[in-house]
Amino acid sequence: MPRYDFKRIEPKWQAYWKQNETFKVESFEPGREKLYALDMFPYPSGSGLHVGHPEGYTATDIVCRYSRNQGKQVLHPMGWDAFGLPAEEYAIKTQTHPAVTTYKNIDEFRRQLQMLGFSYDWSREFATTDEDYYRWTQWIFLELFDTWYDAACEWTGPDGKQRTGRGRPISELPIPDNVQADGEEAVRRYQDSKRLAYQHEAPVNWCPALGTVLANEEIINGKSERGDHPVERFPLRQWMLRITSYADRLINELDDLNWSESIKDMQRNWIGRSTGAEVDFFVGDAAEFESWKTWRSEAGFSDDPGDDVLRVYTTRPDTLFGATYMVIAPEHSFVEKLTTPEQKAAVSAYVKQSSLKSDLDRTDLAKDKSGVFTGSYAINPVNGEKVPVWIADYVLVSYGTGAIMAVPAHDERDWEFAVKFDIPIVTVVSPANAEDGTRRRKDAKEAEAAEPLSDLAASREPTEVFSGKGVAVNSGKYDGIPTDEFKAKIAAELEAAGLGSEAVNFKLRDWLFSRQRYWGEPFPIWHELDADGNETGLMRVDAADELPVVLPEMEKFKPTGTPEPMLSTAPESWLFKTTEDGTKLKRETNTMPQWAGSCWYYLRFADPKNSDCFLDPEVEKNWLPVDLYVGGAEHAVLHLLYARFWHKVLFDRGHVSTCEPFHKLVNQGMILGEADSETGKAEKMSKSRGNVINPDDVVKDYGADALRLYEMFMGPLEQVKPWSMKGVEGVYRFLARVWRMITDEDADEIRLHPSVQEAELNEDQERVVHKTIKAVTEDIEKLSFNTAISRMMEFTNEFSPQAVRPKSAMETLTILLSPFAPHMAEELWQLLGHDNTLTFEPWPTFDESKIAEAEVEIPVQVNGKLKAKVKVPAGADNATIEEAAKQNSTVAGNLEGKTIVKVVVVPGRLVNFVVKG
RNA sequence: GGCCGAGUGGCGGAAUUGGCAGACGCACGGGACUUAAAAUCCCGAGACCUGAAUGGGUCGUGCGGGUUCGAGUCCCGCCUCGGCUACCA
Repeated sequence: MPRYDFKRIEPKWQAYWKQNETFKVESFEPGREKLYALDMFPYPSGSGLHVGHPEGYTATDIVCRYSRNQGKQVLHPMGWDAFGLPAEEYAIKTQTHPAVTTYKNIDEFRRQLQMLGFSYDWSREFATTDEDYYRWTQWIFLELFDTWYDAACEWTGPDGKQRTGRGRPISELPIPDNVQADGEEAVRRYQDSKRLAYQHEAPVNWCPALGTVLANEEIINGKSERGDHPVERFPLRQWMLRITSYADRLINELDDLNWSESIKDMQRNWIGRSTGAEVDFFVGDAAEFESWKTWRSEAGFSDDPGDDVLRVYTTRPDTLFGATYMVIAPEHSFVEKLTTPEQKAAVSAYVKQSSLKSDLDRTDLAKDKSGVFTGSYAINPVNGEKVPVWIADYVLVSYGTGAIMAVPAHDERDWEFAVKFDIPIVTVVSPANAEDGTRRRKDAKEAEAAEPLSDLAASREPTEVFSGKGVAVNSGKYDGIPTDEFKAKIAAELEAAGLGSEAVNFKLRDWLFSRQRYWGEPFPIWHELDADGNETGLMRVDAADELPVVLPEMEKFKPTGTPEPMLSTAPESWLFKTTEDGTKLKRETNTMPQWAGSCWYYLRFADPKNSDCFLDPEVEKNWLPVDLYVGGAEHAVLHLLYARFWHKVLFDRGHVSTCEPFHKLVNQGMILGEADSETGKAEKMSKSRGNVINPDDVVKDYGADALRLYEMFMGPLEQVKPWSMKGVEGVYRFLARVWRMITDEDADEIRLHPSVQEAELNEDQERVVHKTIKAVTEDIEKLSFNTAISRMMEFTNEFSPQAVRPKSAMETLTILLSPFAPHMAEELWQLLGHDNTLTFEPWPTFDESKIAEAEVEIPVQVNGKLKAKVKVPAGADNATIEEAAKQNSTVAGNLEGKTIVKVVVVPGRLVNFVVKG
């Protein structure tokens, strides 16, 4: 009668765990192995949990529950990434305070997660919007503000590793004498210019529809990632974080992490390190070129190139002789200076046009090169030749120096531009002895078109772009030198002549860290005002004990409609104050981006209630770093890069003892909607497609254990896979089979099945038990949960039909199953006669010797084709196996009349006869 | 265009260092139980050819080559799909 009744069992055990605080970790026990397993905490959206959430959450939960059975102390927390746009958009629509909706949504998310039986320590829960939490987010911001990056500093961290480059307190920043001489204000401004958190007037991505400025990362194809709205460029004073200072360490320190190589690659590509050289092209009066060169050879290459020099960045200084023109970005500061009167109209038209281009236009037109000639020429430092300077938007002002030397023969973009604008193309690298170069065939037509345009010697006219390595040609005395050697040689010579210098560049830009919205952390920053109420550019900070700077209560949440932050309409009492010395101050009105809260939440979980500091150093040493971090791949670059950056700053400043926050990272694959029955194709789940699966419905019909089990059984954790309700039914049937194997469904009350008896295991049963323990244990270690489940299914298939099912075997299975289906496991454990939760029961161990079978079946091949299988005693020697194989009638038939050339015997595996004739 | 990953039955997916391809599950077919259905239990099953037969044979892991006694797995060249990125000099 009592069937598998998850509706009774699941709430019962959830209540038990809650009441007994089963998963609460109070204090750290030194000497006991620890596991800190973390899920990427969710944004509590109004639509509730979707089935993608429990995928990663179940995976970490299995590891946590397994680890508790292994005797480890386990930290497994959950919280809410709760600042952000949707709550605010909803607030604008409904005039409800974002906090109201946020905390309502959190309640719903918490209910759903508890319904799934995750073993979180709920006593550590917090939201990034809690004042107790964002107080410390602001505090960390002040640390960033108080830090400058000393790139030359050599030091050894608490991890014992030696590094170059360290974030240090601003008080330790050396002040140059000339700055010191200019007085206190000059010193303050100098310090401000070196801080990791600094202000910068820059064209930002202004999204009128969202009423906010967005980071580059939040823009996809020129439109906002959220809402798909168009984005314009607009100059504004913004907060930036100097993440580029940490670019090298963010790349190098990836090496020791247990992350998939593909995620590491994504981060490396995003950071985009390249090495090359900066080279100065003289743009002053041509008659003064030689004297400039002489001066430079004495003065050397300096950070400030001066007004008469166009500085470029190139990864291929070996192609300097092929530079037939130069390009500066439309926003380059030299545009005006280099434009001749005749070109003025054309240039200003072009500059204006490209400033209006949105990022979307620039992307769309990526292949179609445009540009305009300035009328000016620069002088190539290596050969004294005059090269025209162009303006084109294919050169980005924000990368390198915003100016390039163009080598059309060896760069595809330059090639396209040169062909379009009739500019000479000179080959300076010959692929003849190419080391690893690749030839790229260009369209024959294009090549033809290029030819008559060139007035250079025929031998120099290429018909295709060659961007690989080779040997130098048409490069004067350097002819014949291989690319790499040439690069090093010319860089050194330029350096010596004061004309260039080796340089490194990154695609990574400094992080635009301010938003104009309400629902974010306020900055703990004040701007000094002059007598007229204008900002002087000098700043003060809130002291640590004045934090948090709480968001002001506001009536309306509508964005201002301009790039002006929402908080500029906050009450005056919040916005202004006067210091004791009489200085008037105005609050910073930007708020922090949503990333801020998620940059350090993993630290706070270790010490969530601490009101004296963001994290006690002792606690930090005990629990950090995170041993296992699971979440979606959409955070492969942004969140994971930002969090690593903050962590490194905290590391440099002595607040954390490891240089990396997340030791092992796993990205769960997306769960797609149910596959179409006709096409067999599965699509992303989305409201508009109507294929969203709600975990509540699944739990209602099949229970939380079935949902958990199904999500793990679908396939490898990291793989993208389609949902299947039939599949849920399948694992549900498995759970019901386990239930019937152990309990007596025919009885009126709940009791053990009569076949479950105190009995010794026979040899076969013992083998199945030990095989299953081994397989499940190893599979969990590998996070290969789908195969672990199939092993338990095999176990059940094996034991279910047996008339005597030894209790010990049933207990073993119950524990093995408990990380996956904890509710049912607890219920069965109780039925098997135990009073306590099985949470801390020792994990079963296996004995390899009990797995071995007495006889093994060995496949026999003839010429690599399977012909038969023979049984031999386990551990039989090669001769015995070979003899047994020959005895087999089918094999004998195949060998008859043929010569055995060779016999391959792999003990315990197979026999292969190689025959002729 | 660049970087990364993946292609295995009708479907999701298994397969130590190269060693029985298709575990486990879904769907399907047959049977038992039932007045019937559901549920449950048992049996079958990669495709094709062939035999009276318990059987025998051929093909088979995206395509084409290669290495090897032996390739889903390794090497070379392609194709397709997915993710990230996108004028980064």
